[in-house]
Amino acid sequence: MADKKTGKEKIVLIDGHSILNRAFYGIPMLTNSEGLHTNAVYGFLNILFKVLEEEQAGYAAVAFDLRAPTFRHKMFEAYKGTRRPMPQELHEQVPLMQEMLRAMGIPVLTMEGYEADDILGTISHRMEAEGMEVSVVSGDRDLLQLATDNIRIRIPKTKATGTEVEDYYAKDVQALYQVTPVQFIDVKALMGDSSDNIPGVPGIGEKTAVKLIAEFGSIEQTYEQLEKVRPPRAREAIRLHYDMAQMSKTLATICLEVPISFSKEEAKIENLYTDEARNLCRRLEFKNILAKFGSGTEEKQEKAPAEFHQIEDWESADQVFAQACGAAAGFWIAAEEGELLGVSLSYECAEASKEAVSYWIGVSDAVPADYLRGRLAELTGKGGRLATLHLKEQLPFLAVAPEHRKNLYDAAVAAYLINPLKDSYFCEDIAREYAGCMAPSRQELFAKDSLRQAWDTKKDRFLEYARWQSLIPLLALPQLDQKLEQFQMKKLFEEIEMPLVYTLYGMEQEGILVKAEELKAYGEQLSGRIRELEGQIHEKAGEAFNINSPKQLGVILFEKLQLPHGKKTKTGYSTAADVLDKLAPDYPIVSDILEYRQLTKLKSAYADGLAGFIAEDGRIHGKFHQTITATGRISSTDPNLQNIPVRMELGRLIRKVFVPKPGYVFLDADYSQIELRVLAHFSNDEKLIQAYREAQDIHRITASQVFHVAPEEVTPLLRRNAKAVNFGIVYGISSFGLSQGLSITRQEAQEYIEQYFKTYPGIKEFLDRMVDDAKKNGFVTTLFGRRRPVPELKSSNFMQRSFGERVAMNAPIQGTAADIIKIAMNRVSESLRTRNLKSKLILQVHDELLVETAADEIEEVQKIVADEMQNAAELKVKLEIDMHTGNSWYEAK
DNA sequence: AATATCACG
DNA sequence: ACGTACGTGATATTT
Repeated sequence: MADKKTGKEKIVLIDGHSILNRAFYGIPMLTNSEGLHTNAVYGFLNILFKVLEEEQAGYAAVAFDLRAPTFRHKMFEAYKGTRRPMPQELHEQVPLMQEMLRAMGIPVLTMEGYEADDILGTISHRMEAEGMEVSVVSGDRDLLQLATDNIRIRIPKTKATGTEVEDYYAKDVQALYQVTPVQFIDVKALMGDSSDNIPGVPGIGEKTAVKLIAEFGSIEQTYEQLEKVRPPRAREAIRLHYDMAQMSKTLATICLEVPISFSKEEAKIENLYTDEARNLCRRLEFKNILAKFGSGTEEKQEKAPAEFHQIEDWESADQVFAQACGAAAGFWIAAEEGELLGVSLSYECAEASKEAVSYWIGVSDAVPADYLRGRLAELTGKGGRLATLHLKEQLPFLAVAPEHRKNLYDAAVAAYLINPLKDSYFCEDIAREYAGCMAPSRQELFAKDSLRQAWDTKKDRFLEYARWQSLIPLLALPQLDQKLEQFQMKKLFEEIEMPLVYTLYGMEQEGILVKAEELKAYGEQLSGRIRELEGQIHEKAGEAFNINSPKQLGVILFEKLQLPHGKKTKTGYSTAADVLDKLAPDYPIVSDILEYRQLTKLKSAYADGLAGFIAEDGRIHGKFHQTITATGRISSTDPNLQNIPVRMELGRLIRKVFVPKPGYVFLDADYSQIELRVLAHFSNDEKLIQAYREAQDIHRITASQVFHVAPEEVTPLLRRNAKAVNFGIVYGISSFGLSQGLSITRQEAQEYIEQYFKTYPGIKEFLDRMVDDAKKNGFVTTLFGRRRPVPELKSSNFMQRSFGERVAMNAPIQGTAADIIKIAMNRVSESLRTRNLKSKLILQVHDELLVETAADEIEEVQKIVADEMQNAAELKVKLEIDMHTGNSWYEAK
């Protein structure tokens, strides 16, 4: 491609290590699901695409050093320490980057005995001689010596606004440094460059070096006219170290005669978006970059599903459903706000071709919603496996008889089990990872439009979306299955997670009754006190300000009022509760602020927040999510019903507005220290197991055993300490963390931990084994086979690695507890159903279940809940629960 | 969109 | 020397 102005052809030459290095430090850490670091490759590609697009260059090549740049200039060992060795996270990306470039058809140039700089210099001069426009892209100013009128040095800078590129032709170097590009070598030789192991002349810095070379032209000419050199200090330095200066110049000079064979034809840019490159991007999970591949349409056509039909009459719909019977199928029920729009269905063609066929059957006068729902319900009983994404969201429109549940397959849940660290399990994610194809995202197809809007105004795009939504679960099925099998998670999937879909759906449908008026009254009561406090705080501060703004609050407390400040955050003073707690006894304004914080939290997040979720039936139907947490826990949103206040009495009062419907009571049951019991089981520690077999109060027993006192002589303080250690163990103990939790020194915390491990050696062994396993395998597992990858353990960063160690210790424990309560939930829910009881499971809070229980079923339900919770797993210690009934959540807890 | 804070297990 | 307890979600403020 020739430049429009000059008519010259353009070539882009890239300094591989330098740009990779830039990208590595400029872009936050990224890893793909294999735990491979990808940020440098990602940043490199962005720079590459930006430069190529900007220049419309026809040719490109990338030069790499053969060895990591650290090992340059071995002769000057003394200067070596200044260049940090390449961290492992970057090192592992070098071959990936080269693989990517090869996949895109861009030559990777290396040469034994020469550096990338030399290759870039040589090629750029050759190309210039052939009459080309050359761009050399590097993060390194060393290359400025190569600049001419036709060779431009481009230095990308990562700024807040994105990547900007600084350009240098010869005249720009001259303007900026007062020397020519070639003289720039002499400047560098004089001033030295520790990161490049160029010694330079001692006592001469950038200023002097530039001045001398600008005046005399070169090192040699300076030496010849030494008597004219000023200041005298510089004159002496050069006299003494002339040999050093000359050697430095040799080192600083980029070789322009590398015997490398290169013709521009091999650097010609053909198609960057090859299948190979696409696959690599897929593996590295570069969603943004993959989008570029999508626009190269010819390839997409090939991958697109063979057949797609839109069905508009019920006779054809009948046929489609008939053909789908018994076959493996993917489906998507399009619905929004209770309105069914239609169904997308894909299945393998029974006839000659094995290709999948997709259909869209929209609701219309000819195909009524009820008919469609009937046909769908029918299909679930035909024996073929039906796969979809996010089944729970579609259950309002899909009647699945309990005995047919086994026929349904939620591909998103499967993908979550295979890797729970992802932040989304949308169609495009599953497509890329498990179906080997690119599906467009909803965002791409209809931005922020609702389904209804898209259906009305962008029908083509809507149909495209619908097709992928049913096709992808079908296509991904074999790979997902194979992975689940390989990871030995089939049972977890089929016996815990898939049944849980229905359990959670039931909970969402049921919801929980909330007394709206009492909630409002509670909020108003808070408002009164909030206003009072606000007045007092402003008065004590001597001015009105926004107490909710940590920034303003910090200024008032620590600057205006001069209170002693503790921690700082990156933006200013910390005003977090643990900091203010320490100040509260001495400064009344601080305790007011703490109370204010507490009350405004209750008001905004709970009193007002919850009110907005009360539906027409007077109940809150929160959502429970199954594919969010890294450990296997469930999460709750809209609203979050898993963080309703309980620890403080004032907050706890909110639970009085959560009530059972008339004729019912609440039955609340929670596991007693389930995580510690799981730990006792895993660690097989005799003493801890014994403690659980004998004792009620595990923290007291722990204190007694760890601190060597009789159980009845354990003081409240000792018990508190033991409890904190028990918590710490579950979180993946560290002396620092424990010292924070107990407000003691790290040394003291360390002693507690050592004492604890001495008492319970089995626990230490277990925790160590988890970390070792995680290091060896890259993941840890729970009792029921749930996996948690721990990519952080590969980090060269101490903090990251330590985090990985704690995760490796915590995940099996937290995750096993999550498995257990999920089993209990399924069984309770199922037991209530099969016995035709009116009582329903309505909430789960990690170790707690809440059942809205019909008054005449209380005894039976108590028995069911207790049985199912206690027997959900067979551990070496008993699973015990606390159970209460009451006429509100407040009373039942 | 990021940060700080705080509610829960 | 490094600087944190593990797992979540909602709100308000600020960029």
